[in-house]
Amino acid sequence: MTRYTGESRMLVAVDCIIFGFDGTDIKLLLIQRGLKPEKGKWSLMGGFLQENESLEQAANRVLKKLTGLEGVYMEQMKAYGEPLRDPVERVLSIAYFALIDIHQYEKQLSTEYHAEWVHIKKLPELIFDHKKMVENAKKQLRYKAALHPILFELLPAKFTIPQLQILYEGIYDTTFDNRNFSRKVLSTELLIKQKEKDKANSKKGAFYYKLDKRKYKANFQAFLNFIPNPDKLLL
Amino acid sequence: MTRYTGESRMLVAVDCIIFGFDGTDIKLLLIQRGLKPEKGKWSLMGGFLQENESLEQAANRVLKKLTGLEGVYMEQMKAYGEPLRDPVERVLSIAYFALIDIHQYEKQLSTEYHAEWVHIKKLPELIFDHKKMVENAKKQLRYKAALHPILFELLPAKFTIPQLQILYEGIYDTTFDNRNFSRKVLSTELLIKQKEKDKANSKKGAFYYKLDKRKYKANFQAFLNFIPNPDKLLL
DNA sequence: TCAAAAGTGTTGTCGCTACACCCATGC
DNA sequence: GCATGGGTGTAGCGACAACACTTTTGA
Repeated sequence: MTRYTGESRMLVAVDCIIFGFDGTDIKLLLIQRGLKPEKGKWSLMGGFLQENESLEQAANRVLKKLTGLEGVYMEQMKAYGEPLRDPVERVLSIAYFALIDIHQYEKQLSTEYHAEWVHIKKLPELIFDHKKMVENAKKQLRYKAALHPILFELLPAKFTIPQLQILYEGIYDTTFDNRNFSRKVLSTELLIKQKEKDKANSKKGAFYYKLDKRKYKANFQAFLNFIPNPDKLLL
Repeated sequence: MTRYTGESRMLVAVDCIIFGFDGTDIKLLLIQRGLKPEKGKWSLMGGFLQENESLEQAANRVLKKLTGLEGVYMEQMKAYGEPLRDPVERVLSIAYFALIDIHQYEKQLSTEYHAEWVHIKKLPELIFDHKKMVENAKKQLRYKAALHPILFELLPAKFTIPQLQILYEGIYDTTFDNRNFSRKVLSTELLIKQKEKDKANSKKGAFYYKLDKRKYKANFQAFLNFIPNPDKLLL
């Protein structure tokens, strides 16, 4: 026996929802689609699953092709399979979301794809069901970040607590008490205080911290309850 | 333009991890595979995605074909795409997990598939990567049930708090203080007390409760924190 | 009357929010 | 010295785990 008979085969794609944080705003990396149809319209970066690669490999390949980055935090989100989601022919899409340190990739935007970082609250129209994918990704990111120390992936290796707070406030579209926030974050003991301060944003300056990689990996699955009143914030 | 060119198409399947609870044990509904290869070996129920159906439709079709049930709680879990996961040819599988009230479907096990309810801790060897799917499903169920009132889906319309507790204890493979458990559950205000008692398990008898469907739907996304020390329990 | 499960009451602890207040520095 | 963020101290409240104790009923 060599193949299953009487069943229909279809294309499979991976699409990447790529989040970045520039210190102020949360952004998504979008491209202008190079293929017909909808050529030139805004789209998530994606690609077809090749014959000998796994889904994870495909997602990483697609991300690397656009950004040049490897070893980025990525997570499989959801499969989208409406029969008519792509008007050309049936394409099943597996969506991944990625969190990248925008400073590692801000300038050298591949001109090949006309990629741009777009403010998450000012997204253009997107092709196919990509808008829905983005909405699901935002929701999942909020959900996950309420419980797990995932947002560090968006920051550079050295960062300050106020920077981290701005990031969390952006994700949850709210404000937190800075005094309680810093205490809560420090109480996780995931951060290692550095000697230097960042004086860009205040006269006193805020100490830099680095992530304790070992503890981060060990405690990743723990429920950390970063966010006050998660019930209310998560819709 | 009618099709994308130069890309490879493949089969897509859905596989269902079907959980049930018989009042004492948590079980999985497995079948004995009817197709070659691995014919006769234990497997999850699955089926190929048809040309004009969505993933959800396919999952529901597969579930109905085996159990006759519709409107069952189902959730998309994860896509599995290792190139060689099926030795016959490349098949991408989207796994769904389902929670069903075992009493609605215990006797009329379809002889067509040689289906059986198998104790979750005594699973046989499974074909392909189905073992991994089951493990992921267990983990996701634990995770989700720690925060959301999802396990009611496994119980009949009327149930007692001690029954619910046995279910939770089975899921988390631990024991809870019955006094605190009942208070915690009742504090959610999701349950409506009935007049009758279940006297099968004690002389005093335990009151039956029904789920307040309206509140259940409204509060489903809230973080309910059903479980003490979720950190420690979830691995 | 006693065994056994169901369920209520109570207490101490812990973690959280809210907010007063101090700190370091550039101007 | 004063404005501006950064950060610590503290008090009150609420949630929760632990566990004593009462209730109900069959045998």
